[in-house]
Parts: sequence; structure tokens; C-alpha cells
Amino acid sequence: MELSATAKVILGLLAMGPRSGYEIKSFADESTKYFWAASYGQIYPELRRLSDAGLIEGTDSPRGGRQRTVYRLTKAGRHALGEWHEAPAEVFEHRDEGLLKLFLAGAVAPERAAEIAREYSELSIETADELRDVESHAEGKDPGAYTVLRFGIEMNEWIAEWFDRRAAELEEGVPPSRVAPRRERERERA
Amino acid sequence: MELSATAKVILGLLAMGPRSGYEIKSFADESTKYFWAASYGQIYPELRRLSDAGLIEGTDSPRGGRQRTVYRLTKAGRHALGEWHEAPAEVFEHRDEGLLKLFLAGAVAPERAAEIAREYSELSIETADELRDVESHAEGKDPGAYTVLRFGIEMNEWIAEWFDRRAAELEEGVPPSRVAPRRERERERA
DNA sequence: TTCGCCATGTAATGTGTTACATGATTGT
DNA sequence: ACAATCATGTAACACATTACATGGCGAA
Repeated sequence: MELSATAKVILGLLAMGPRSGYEIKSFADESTKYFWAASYGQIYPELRRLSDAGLIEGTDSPRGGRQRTVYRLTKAGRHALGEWHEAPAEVFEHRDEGLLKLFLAGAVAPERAAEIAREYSELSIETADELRDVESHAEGKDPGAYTVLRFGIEMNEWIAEWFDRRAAELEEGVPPSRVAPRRERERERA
Repeated sequence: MELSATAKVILGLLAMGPRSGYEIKSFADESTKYFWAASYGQIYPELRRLSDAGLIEGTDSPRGGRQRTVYRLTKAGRHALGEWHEAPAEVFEHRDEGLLKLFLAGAVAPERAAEIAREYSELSIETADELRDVESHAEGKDPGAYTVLRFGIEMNEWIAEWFDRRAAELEEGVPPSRVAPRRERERERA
């Protein structure tokens, strides 16, 4: 059974515990959205499909007069999720407008290069702060999930510093230092 | 004029010099694909649209008996590209299956967490090596474009080390060190 | 009573990949 | 003669966002 992108998050989050569609969305919005986003337009139809396929099961559990369906994994769903989880990761896609602008700066507006690098650095600081906020709300996170969060924070701070340094060099017209290729560096160490 | 995602790369690469659709694709495949991919199914229809909109202009320039259309920016195209380039970057999207698997490990297969971290580290090394390859072929890169390439290399190596360290800690069951939040650290420095 | 949140869902639209079809040229 | 690469293009499908529609609940 091939799982769609959205099926992977849905089954994954349901493995943490039963949830409604709305709760899946809110949970994802402060966790996986940074590396695996999902919108309502994907979530609700996918819940239907997964339910039809027997991988999840919905139970009516209204809160007050407010309609609400809570889903949980079936045995088949847990199995499908496990199979996916075992396999090596394949999807790895990025779309980063800041990098594209910097990449093109020479051909479009060379004088903007340093500025773009500065902006990139600042955006990374903002993202890191946002993630620190998430961290402060997170109680008793599991080691894997917590690792991902720490990674996000530390990487964004590293990026901010890297581009801050590089912005200064670009302002002075310094070319980035060219480091010896990996294999040679390994030989040096030996 | 709102530019589509693919329009941004196309106009950008054409700003570097006139190119055919095929050349745009090959060029993108060893440069922007890491942060802004494009496929034939997007490129050719978009070339048509941009041409109809007057942002680019195609000239027939066959090589031998082989049909070939080379496109270049019009004044309007250069202007549209400039407007986009001036504005602050907004698009920033990631889809990273490794992080999703690690995030979910606790609920799906806790014993796999360290393994996933190891795999992530190894993938990053491969990406860094791939980028070093690109670097060795790149002659006289412009500072902005070269900055993006150096960034890719150094970030991937940083990531590889980070996950390598973390994999070891996960194997031993050590929680990742919790660093003081940003604001407090700034106070410390003062 | 009004606002924000909880809750579900769909229609319209846009984006993007994959696979296929076609055919010339170059190097082995 | 064959494979690889150059070159263009489309059809089918999959994926995703946005905006909208609907309505209850709780607090100010």
C-alpha cells in the first residue's frame, strides 16, 4: 500500500494518540509543519480515504452539540505505518526563495547580494526564536521528536551566523574561502 | 505581474544569458535544483506563457537539423524579474522524510531513532560530496551563486556532524542538552 | 452580541511530476 | 549499428493551497 504524503503525517500523528481532523491540523502546525506541512484540503479527504482503506477508524465523539470525529489507527494502519517507517527516507525537497535570490543576484542586482544574505540571517533568527517558543511549551517530549526540535533550533542559529559573517564579506567584496575538497581533507587527517 | 514559481527560475537563469528550454533544465539540474527545482512539464508550458506575456522572446536557432529555440529576456521581463528580486523572500518550504521519521520514531519504532539519525548524517555527507563535485566544475562563479554553493556544502557537513553526535547520544539514551533560551543567553553576554 | 476558537468539509484553482512521443546528432 | 545526449512538447495524474460555507461553544 503506497501512502500519500499526507497519509504519512496523519498515520504518524495518530500513532501518538487518537485525534480529530482539526486536532491533527493544529498539532502539525506547531510541529511537523517546518518539514512536512499539511492543509485541511488534504487532511479531510485523506481521512476519508484512509478510513475507506481500513487503515484508520473514526468514532463519533461530539463535544457538547459540536460534531466531532476522532480517528485512531487500525491494526492494518499501524502495520502500513511501520512498513513505511522502516524504509530509508527518500523525499527531500526544498523551495527557498532567499537562496534563489542570492543565487541570481549577480545577474539581476549584484549590489543586493549582501543585503539578501543579511535578510536570510535575520529570517533564520526569527525561525530559531519561533522554535524556541515551541520548545518552551513542550513537556516531556520523546527523544526523537525532541531531537528534531533541537536540530531545527541549532541549525537555524548556525545558518544565521553563517550568513551574517558572509554578508560582511560580501559587503567588502571578499570571495568565500575555498576549502579543500573532502577527500583531500581526509588524507590530511591521516 | 505575479510570477509563478517556475517563471522565477526561468527569468532568473535567462538573466544570466540566453538559453533554450533544454539548457534551462540542465543548468537548473546542477544548480538551483537543490533549493528550487523545475521539470520539463513546467518549463516548456511556462516558456510559452512568458513569451505570450512578452517577458521573454524566443529565436529559432537550430543546431544542424535539430530544432532549437533560444530565449532571452525582454525589457519587460527584466523589469518583472527586478521587481520580484527586490522584494523580501517569502517562500520557504521543506519536505524532509528523514525528519518526519525521526519525529515519529517514539510512537512507531523507538529503537530506530538512533539509526534514523545515522542515516540522516550519511545522506548529508553524500549531498555535501555531490555539491563539492559541482564546485570543482564551477569556474569563475559570481559571488552570490558561489555563496549559495558554499552554504550548501558547509551546512550539509554541519548537519552530518550534528546527527552523528546525536545518533551516539540516542544510542546511549542521553537526552539532548537543553540550552538556555536566546534572550537569556544574550543577557549572559552583556 | 460579538469575537475567537472548535469543527468539518468542498470547489476552484494552481502546481508539479512522470511517462510518453518524436526525432536529429555525435561518438564509439 | 548503437547508445547517449540534444531538443521539444503534451497528457494523465497526483498533489496542494485557498477561499468559502456552515454552525456550535465560551468568554468578554
